[in-house]
Amino acid sequence: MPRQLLVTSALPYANGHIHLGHLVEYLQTDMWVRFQKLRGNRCIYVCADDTHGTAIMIRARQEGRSEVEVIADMQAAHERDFADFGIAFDNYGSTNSEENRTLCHAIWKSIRAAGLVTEREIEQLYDPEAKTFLADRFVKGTCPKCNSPNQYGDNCDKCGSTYSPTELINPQSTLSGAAPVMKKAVHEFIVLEKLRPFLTEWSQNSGALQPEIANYLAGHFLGDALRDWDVSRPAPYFGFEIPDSPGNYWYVWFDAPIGYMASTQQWCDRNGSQLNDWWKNTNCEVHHFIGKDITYFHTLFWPGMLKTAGYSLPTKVHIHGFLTVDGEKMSKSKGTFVMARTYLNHLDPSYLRYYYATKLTSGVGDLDLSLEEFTNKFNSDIVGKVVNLASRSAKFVEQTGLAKTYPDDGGLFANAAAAGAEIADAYEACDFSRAMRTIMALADAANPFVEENKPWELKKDPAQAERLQQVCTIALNLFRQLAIYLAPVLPKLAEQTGELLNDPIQNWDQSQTPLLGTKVNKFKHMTTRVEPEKLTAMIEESKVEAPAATPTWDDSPEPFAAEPLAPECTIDDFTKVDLRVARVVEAKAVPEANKLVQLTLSLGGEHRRNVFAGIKAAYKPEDLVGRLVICVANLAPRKMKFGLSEGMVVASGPGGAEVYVLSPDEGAKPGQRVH
RNA sequence: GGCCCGGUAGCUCAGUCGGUUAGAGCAGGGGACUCAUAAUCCCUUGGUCGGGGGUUCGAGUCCCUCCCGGGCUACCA
Repeated sequence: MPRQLLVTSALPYANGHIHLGHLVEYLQTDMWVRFQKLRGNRCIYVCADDTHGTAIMIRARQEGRSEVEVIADMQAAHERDFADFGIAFDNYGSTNSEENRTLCHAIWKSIRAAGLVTEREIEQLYDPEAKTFLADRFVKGTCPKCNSPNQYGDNCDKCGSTYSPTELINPQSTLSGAAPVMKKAVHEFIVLEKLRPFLTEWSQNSGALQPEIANYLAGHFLGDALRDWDVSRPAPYFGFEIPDSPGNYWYVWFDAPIGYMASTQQWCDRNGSQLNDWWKNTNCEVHHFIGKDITYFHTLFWPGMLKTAGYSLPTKVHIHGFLTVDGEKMSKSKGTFVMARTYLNHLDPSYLRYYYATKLTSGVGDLDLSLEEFTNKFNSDIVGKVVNLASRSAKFVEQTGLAKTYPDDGGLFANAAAAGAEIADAYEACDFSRAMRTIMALADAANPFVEENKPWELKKDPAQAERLQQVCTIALNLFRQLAIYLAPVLPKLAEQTGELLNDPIQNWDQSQTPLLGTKVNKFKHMTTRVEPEKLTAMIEESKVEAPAATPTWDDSPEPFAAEPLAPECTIDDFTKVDLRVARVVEAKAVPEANKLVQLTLSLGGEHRRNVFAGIKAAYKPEDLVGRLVICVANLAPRKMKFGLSEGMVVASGPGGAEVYVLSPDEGAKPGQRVH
């Protein structure tokens, strides 16, 4: 009996373009959906742009346009990128739609009726110039604990302490630079704690989550009382106003997942279906595909909302890891932060579809895009093994077509037909990597058949015409079988195969019976090999687009904007800080600390300083020994867990691995003061 | 510090309930072939299964421990 499935991918945010990392998810989902449809299941794939929130509002202001214009442009770009990668949504909506507004109202009403909403007045920083409340990350100021300047509103990366933005000393809005004022506002909260027994049961026992995800939730959230979830934002905010809380808007993460339902609603309206047939139907499975970064929205908040409003719970939340390129995080300066459009400018989407398929498993681990492997895999598997079967046999039967009966092939076709069940299991489990391996093993068995039966020699002897047709009928059927199994991954190949053999590929079961007696069209190239030069060109284009690598001084305004200018100071203030040139004479990582390196600095002669610097992620200790740095020499010593820190090494950068220690120009001598 | 995932051939990975001599693809080496997009076919080199200990007739697999990589989370600065 066919299953009924509703499938979603996470909604891309309207603040940026699609890149190769996003595509892991959309391609994974698309392949799974195509598989389900090929199996004859009733399946729809819905998605939408996620459009609300402060970031869009700010962007619109900066660009001097309305939010609606901003999100319309971005949505058009997203849809183009998806379409060009062969990602086939049944409906692609927007969270800024009337359908979504209506559903938000209804779900909110249920949550309220269930007694899960509480109101609390909270005091928040407000930017009087930009006339908006400021989220933590839009406020910077001096840390109340350690007095480090330019810290974000929620925590200090100098001393690690956490606090609320209202505790910051001398806070400034990163939007306008204005000093924020305190303003009280009533916020709406969802009391998640009341749902904890349900969430515990669902997350641990429903089978909807991968085991490591269930463990993560049990270990990090479900062991203690769940905090109330703040789901409202005061005006101005780009989003939907909460009907029974005038002047307040739903926080973007409240209306975003409801966007899955709104998009379904649009599909229903177009296709004469009912929303409840998909979202309130125990026979309908609901599958979400998401990245691990948004786990708790989809495994705590969202099921809580659905449960309360009486909708189906997710049958499965399929969580995948991040994309790395050649083993490293995507990097703009290295050109490995590749936009979908940039890829399309140089390469065929089939390459990426197949590559991701060979790498995807049902696990949450990161997926690595190795550029060399990317080239080799497609060329040797798809071009060399699969398509080659057709290209070496089709032309011999252009005149005769396929034989009327299927000849003895030594069990090759039957064997590959039997493997269909295993391949289908692998697809179903999202273990595409296993599916691809199994398929390629079949391709490996098919080529020797052609080799042994030598159609090119049979062709020379007119008496062998029938045998020639038989051999090619077998080769082309083995090829077609592979094309069917690969159809979810390579839809274009399946289509071309249908055209070649005059029988469209529409159902998985076509792999179980040989195709006989059809005409064979003239063989046309089905794909081209991956050319390494094009891959290089794509990386180069990505580099050019990255601000960090532009050869001219087209410096981004971001770093400056990231830290508001400190209040004016006098020359006397400045001279209070005694900066000295120092040589690193010894450096060792502090093993028990994540960030610290212990430095011994020489200020010349016998002057030695012991300094702890939070630069472990950016510098190897051995690379620091011998180099000159600038040190704050009159900083009050600070007792730390690992010893006394007698100064500070001056560096720029946001922290983590991006820390840039300052050096004086050549000729500077340890001990010299910096004026 | 806590938790999660991983470590098997140069690379990417299989390896079921513990069961013969640990496998595949790619890459490398040698040969064959010429229908095919320099594709294909045959042969072949290559492993202390991260280290150590334990359970067992038998451990890549189970247990303990340590090391390494990645991630999440906390704390300290």
